[in-house]
Amino acid sequence: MPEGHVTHRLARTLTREFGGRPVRVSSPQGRFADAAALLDGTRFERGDAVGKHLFLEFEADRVVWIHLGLIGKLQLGPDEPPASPGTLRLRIAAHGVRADLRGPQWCRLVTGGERDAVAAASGPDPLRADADPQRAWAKLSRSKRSVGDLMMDQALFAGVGNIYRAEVLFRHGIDPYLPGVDLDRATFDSVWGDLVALMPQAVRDARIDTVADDHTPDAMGRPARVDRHGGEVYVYRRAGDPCFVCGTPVARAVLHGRNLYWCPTCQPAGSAGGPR
DNA sequence: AGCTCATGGCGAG
DNA sequence: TCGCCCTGAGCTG
Repeated sequence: MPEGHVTHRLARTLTREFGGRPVRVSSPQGRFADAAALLDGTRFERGDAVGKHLFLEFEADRVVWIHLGLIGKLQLGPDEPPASPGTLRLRIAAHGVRADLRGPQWCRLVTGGERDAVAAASGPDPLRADADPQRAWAKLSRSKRSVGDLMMDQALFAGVGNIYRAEVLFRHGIDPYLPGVDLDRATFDSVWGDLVALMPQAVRDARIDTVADDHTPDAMGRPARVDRHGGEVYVYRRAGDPCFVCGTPVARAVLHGRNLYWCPTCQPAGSAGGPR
């Protein structure tokens, strides 16, 4: 479910709905029951996000540390009895609104200090004003690993996932298999800047749109693809379909167990792209 | 009804 | 590099 825009959007929404209020906290599934009992009736302070980590901050230095993983969801709606309580890990409710957490990779009760440690261990997050891209550059520019691999590394690009990896590399014409060490500083800066521009849009729109206006519909007259997640993309999950720019079938390969998508013509082997 | 896959990450080998 | 965890949507029969 999440790349960083999802966690940041959730943090913002939870703060708006529950910030400063006492909330009901429960774990109908039972797997977070002890912590829920401790938090029930206490004041929710705010939500916060660092990369794909989501923090729910309560009074008394209590923080719920959530990572949604691949399939986790946190959904808001009217406060009604849950449809499937057996999978409802955590529910927070107040003034007729509820937030339901299902299928998270983890959901743990920690202290503010532990939250700070998680944040400190995270790489720079393009969605945070305090992000220092130099930390990512320092690692990437000395790495023989491919940029396609490096872009998924949360110690370099916190919050970036499989969609942004595919789309931003495409937008820059970069070969996903190019070693990080072969990417020049100006192109790295452009990649980072692209994330800083694109990700807040996704927080706002709740979808990842990466296709430039002059490509919608594409140069071949076909409508741009709206991915199942709702966003308009160039190559993500488009294997075999024609590239919007050049018509070459989009390629797919499995890299470290994840699907990688790219255009072999727009991102030819060895291409280090260039600043846009 | 069953199977596969998914915007992720961990730990065993 | 693989298997595994969590859940649900989207296929296939």
